[in-house]
Amino acid sequence: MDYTIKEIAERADVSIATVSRALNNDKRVKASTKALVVSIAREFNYRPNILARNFVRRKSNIIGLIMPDIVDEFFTEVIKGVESVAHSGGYFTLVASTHSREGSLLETLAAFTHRRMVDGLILLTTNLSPAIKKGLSESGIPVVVIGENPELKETDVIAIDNYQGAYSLVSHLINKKGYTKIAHIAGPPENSDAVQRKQGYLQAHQDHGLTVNPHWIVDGAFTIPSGEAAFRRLMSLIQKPEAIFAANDMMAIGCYEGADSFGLSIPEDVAVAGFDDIFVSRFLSPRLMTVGVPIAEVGKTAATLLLDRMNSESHIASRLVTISTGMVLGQSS
Amino acid sequence: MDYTIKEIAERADVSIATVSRALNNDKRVKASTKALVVSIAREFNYRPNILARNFVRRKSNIIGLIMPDIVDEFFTEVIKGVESVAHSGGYFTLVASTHSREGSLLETLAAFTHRRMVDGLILLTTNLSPAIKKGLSESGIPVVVIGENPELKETDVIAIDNYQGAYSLVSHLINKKGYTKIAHIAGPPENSDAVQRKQGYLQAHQDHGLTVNPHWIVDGAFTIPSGEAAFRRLMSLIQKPEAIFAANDMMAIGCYEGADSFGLSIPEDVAVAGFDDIFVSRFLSPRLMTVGVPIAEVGKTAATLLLDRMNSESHIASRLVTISTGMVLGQSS
DNA sequence: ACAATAAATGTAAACGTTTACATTTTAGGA
DNA sequence: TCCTAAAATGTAAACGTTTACATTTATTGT
Repeated sequence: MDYTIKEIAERADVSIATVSRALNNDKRVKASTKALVVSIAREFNYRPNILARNFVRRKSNIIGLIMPDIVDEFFTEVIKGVESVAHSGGYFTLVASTHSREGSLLETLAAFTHRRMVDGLILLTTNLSPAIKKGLSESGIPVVVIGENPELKETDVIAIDNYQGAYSLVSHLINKKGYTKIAHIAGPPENSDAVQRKQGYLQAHQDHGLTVNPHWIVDGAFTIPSGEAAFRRLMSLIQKPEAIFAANDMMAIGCYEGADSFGLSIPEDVAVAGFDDIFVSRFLSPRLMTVGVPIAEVGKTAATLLLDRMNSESHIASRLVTISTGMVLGQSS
Repeated sequence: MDYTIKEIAERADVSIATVSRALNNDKRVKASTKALVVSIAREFNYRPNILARNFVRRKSNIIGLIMPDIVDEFFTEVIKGVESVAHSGGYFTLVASTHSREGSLLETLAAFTHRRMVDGLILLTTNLSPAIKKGLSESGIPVVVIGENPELKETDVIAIDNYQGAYSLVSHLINKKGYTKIAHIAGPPENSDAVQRKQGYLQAHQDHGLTVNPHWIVDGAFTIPSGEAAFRRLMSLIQKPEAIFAANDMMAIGCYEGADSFGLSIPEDVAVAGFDDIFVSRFLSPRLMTVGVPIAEVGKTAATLLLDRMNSESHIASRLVTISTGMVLGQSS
C-alpha cells in the first residue's frame, strides 16, 4: 500500500495542508506538529508521489542533456561532469542522443522543453540551424549550449578554444620544428569545431608568411577511416607535405594506420599532429602530438551555469565561458 | 500562451473527453471529429502537458539507468545502447551514477522506483548487497540487472561470461604458448567480474595440472596505477612469473608502463594479457592480448529485455542472458 | 483583561489529463 | 416507421499535491 498525505493527515488529525507544509519544512507549522507528522510519515514509509508533485509544481527536477551522438570519451566525460553537478544540486539528468539527425534534435527539443518535461537544458552541438535556434529561444527554460554560439539572449555558451589550440600547434610546427609544408585534414565543414581549427591552421600560416597549397587541405569525417583515406590522398600527391595536422585525434590515428600500410615512419617520413588528446593518443607510438581539451571542465561548467540560471530569480544575461586548450607535445613531429 | 485540451474542446465545440480521445487515437471517435480536433490542435500548436499526463497515467515514459560510475568505454557503450533502444521504444533515459557509494545507490534506487518516477530500471553493478536486492525486489517496477545475478523473481540479468573468457585465455597461454608460470593481477575482491575472472584463471591451471604460486596472485583496483604497482611487486619476487594475466586492460596497461620503467620488454621478458579489449588495447605495442566483450550488445540487450517486460501484460519469469566473450590475439604473449 | 498582532491550522480550489459511466446520436433491420 | 444495437459523445470524478485565502488559536503589550 502506498500512503498519501491524506492518510497521514487522518492519523495525525490535522489537515492535508498542514501535512504538506510539515513535510516541506514550511516555517509556519508548529514544531510539535511537524515532529508528529514526520514521525507518522516515517512509520508509513511515506514517499511523496513525484509525478503529482511535478505536476502541481510545474517542474520535474530533471535537466536534459542532448548530444548529437554518444561516442568516444568526449561525450562520456561531458555526461559525467553534468551528472555529477546535477546530482549534487538535487537534479536528475535525462540523456538523449539525436543520432546526428536534425529532425530528431528538433523533436527531442520539443519533447524536452514543452511544458517543462525538463527544467533546464544542456545542448551539445557544433551545427546549429536557424530552426534549432528558434526552438531554443522559444523553449522558455534555461539553456546552456556547449560548442557553437547561438547568440541568443539569456543563453549561456561553453566554447572550446579550437582556434587558439590549432593556431598554437601549427605555429609550433612552423617555428620550432621548421616545417613549411603542412597539410590539414579538416573535419566536416558544417561542424563549427572543425571550421575553427581550420581557421587556426590558416591564420598561423598567414602570420608566418607561408602560403598553403590548396591540395594540402582535405576534408575528413572525424573518423579513423576518413583519416586514413585522407592520408593516402595526401601521400599520393606529387607535392607531398612534410607534416599533417589532423583536425582530431581519430583522424590522426587514421594517419598512423595509413603510414603503417605505406611503410612510412612517423615523424621521419611525415609528421602527424592531432587535436583532442584523447586517451589513446598517449599510447600511440610515437606518442601523438596534439591539443588537449579539459573535457571534464566542459560538462561541469555547463551544469554549474545551468543550475545557477535555474536557481536565480532574476534574469541573467548570456554568459560565454571559453575553455582554453593546451598543446601536448609528442614525438610524432 | 499554452493551450490545453479545454481550449481545443471549446473551439471544436466538443467535450474535453472527446478531445483527449481524438488526440490519443481512440477508435471510438468519429473520423470527422478527430480531423477537426487534430487540425485545431495543430493550429494552436498544442502539446500535451507531459507532467499532467504522467501524473494521471501513473507513468513517466522514462527508464532509469543506474551505474556505479561513468568512466571509460564500458559505461559509454552501455548508455549508448540503452539510449538507442529506449529512444526507439518511445522512452527517455535517466542516467544516474552512484559514484560507487552504496548509500547513494540505495537513495537513487528509492528515488527512481518509488511512485514510478521511472517506469523501468536498468542497474549496472558487480557488487550487490542484501539491502540493494531488497530494494530491487520491492521496487514494483521492471528491473534488469547487468553484471551480478541477484537471483530475484521477475528480474532479468545480463551476465558477461567472465569465467569462460578468462579460462580460455589462460588455457591458451598454457597450451599454445607453453607458459607455466602465470601470475594474475586480480580486480577488487568485492567485484563479481573480478572474482569470476580469477576463478577462470585458477580452474584453467587446475585442469592443466598446474599449481599456482600464491605469491603470483595480487590484488589490483582495475586502474592503471594499481596495475603498475602489481607489476612491480611481481617483478620483485625471487620466483618471477613468465606471464601476467591482468583482470582488465587498464591494469595490463599498468604492466606496460611498469615494464617500460624496468627496461623489460613484452613479451620477451614477460608476457602480458588483459581483459575487456578496450579501444586503446589495439594501439599498444605490442598489441595487447585480451578478451573482448561485445559491450554494445550489453546495453541494447538490457534495454530490449526491459522494454519487453514493461510492455507485457503478463508476468514474465526471470531471464538470464549470457553475453559471451571472445579471445583477442595480440603480440603481447 | 482586552485588543491587536502573530502564529498555526484549515478549507477548498487548482493543476491538465484520463476514463468509467451515462447519455445521445446514428445506422440497420423488420 | 419504429426498435435495437452500435457508435459517438458528454459528464464528472479522480489522480496527490500545493497554496491562496480564511479561520482559529496563541502571544504580546497595555
